[in-house]
Amino acid sequence: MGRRKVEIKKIEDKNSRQVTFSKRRSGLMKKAKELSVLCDVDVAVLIFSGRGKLYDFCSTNSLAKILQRYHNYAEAEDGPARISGVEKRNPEGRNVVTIRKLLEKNLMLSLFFNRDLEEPDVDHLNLSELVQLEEQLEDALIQTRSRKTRLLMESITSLSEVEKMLREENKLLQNKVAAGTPNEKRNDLILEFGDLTHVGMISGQRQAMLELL
Amino acid sequence: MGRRKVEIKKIEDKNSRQVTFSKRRSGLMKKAKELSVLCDVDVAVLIFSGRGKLYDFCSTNSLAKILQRYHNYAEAEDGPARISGVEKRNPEGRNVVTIRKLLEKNLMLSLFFNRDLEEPDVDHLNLSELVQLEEQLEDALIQTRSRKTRLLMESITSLSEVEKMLREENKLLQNKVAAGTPNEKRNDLILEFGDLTHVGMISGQRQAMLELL
DNA sequence: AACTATTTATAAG
DNA sequence: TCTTATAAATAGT
Repeated sequence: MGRRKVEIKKIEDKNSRQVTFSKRRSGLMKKAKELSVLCDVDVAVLIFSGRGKLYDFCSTNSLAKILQRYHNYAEAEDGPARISGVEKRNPEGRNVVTIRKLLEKNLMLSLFFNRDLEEPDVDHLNLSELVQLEEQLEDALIQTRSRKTRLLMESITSLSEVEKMLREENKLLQNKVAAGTPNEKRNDLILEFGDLTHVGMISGQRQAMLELL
Repeated sequence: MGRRKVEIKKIEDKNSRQVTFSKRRSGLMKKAKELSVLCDVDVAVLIFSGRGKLYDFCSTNSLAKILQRYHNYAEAEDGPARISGVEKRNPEGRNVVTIRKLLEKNLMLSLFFNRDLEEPDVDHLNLSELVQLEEQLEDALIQTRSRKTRLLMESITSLSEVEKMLREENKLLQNKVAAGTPNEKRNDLILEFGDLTHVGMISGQRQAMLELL
């Protein structure tokens, strides 16, 4: 729709490509807006220019809100059928790949979720601000998890050391007792506390745990 | 652009709204595709119909890829300036709200990340399939974390119990030794292992850890 | 950025 | 869904 028909392939001339980008970008946004109003649907358009600039249109304040709404809808609408009809599947196997992909694309979160939440229709954070924000969020999560894990590990290490010391001291004491006490009394003692040699299994448990961290 | 000019407001007649939705939706997708090709930019369009159906267009295989590219760009382009000029901030305070919001909108992950990865230009999973997939992913994550935490907690509990038993046994043994051993020897024993009464601090540490979980 | 010849999108049938 | 008159978008100036 112009003076002549254009082939849909990359415009090589840098200047006219930029002009076309500007024109068609606003055209697309306008169409998106019209569609959302006329048909009462939620629409989001995201355009990433060659220089990393983000242009977008979103019919609601935030993309997150749109999705939350449909999530709620799905829960309410076919919730009962789904709950009775679909078994929750084993999270192993097939899902593992999906989870890895999900984590690889982690950064998307910050771009989508930290925009449009604070300042709905205002111009967005620029890319480097978003990258920073993303870093901060990831830092916070990593620090929280690693602190939790460190505390747990320290507890276990301390307890293991105490166990070892007590066990050695105990052994020495038993030797002393054995040297100066009738056999009957020593057997009483063993019965009283049960056989503690089996607690070596704790090491195995600890090993399994370490593999998970 | 039709037989007559239309006002941009919600079409009340359900039937013609549906017809218009269908026409304009494909029009928008076409425009998006053209823009991405002509101007060599990345474009994503997301449309959520009133009944929770998702229609979309994405110029690349996945939205995540688009963002990854720009992430890399930002890193390379103004990375050094950013690293030297910007302090990583304390993850407390202002960030906490952002993280909460981020988690609230967790479901968005599955919608964005599990589509376009397996079957690029094919028709997408429907909403209830996406909801299921999301559930599976969340289950898998929750189960992984809770299993990790459970193993850690069990280790600590076992160790604590062993500590307690050993400590009691130790006390009894010491009494026996004290009853039948000269005082000097008993002091040797205490020196050899140090004073273990201070290990009560482990309980405090465990308390702090429990609060984190 | 503004203009206009033309193509394209689409409202109504 | 398909046709077609018309509105809208836009390529080249």
